[in-house]
Amino acid sequence: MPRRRITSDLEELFERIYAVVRQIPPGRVTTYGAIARYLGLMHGARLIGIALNRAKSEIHQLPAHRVVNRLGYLTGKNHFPTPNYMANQLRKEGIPVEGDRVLHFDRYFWDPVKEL
DNA sequence: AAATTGACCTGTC
DNA sequence: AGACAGGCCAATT
Repeated sequence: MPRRRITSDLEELFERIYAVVRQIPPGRVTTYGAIARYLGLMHGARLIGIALNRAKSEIHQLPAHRVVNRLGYLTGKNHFPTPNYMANQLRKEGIPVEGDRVLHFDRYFWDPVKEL
């Protein structure tokens, strides 16, 4: 079981995360797990959340609203300026959101592993 | 300073 | 097929 740890150069890892997030095309979404896999962190999905959480207090302007969990739920909505911000942004890009969930998630899913 | 929490996911039972 | 356990690790308490 290749369990890879990247305890050193964490900042660099964050940068790589941000780089991926920045490349998510408008109108598409991806997941924490997909990003983690793409970076070789098989069980590191949580770390992505940590990185994004950090990013919001930095100057990084990231389309963080395009990152949802693997079921298409907007689990991060509470960390935005307002609880509706995330859903609003997505709708603005043409992604249907009902409640806390992206409809037809598989249709909008953008997987960095395949697409990058 | 130790323990808990959390923007999560994938095995295994 | 549904529940559980284990892994990741920074931030917060």
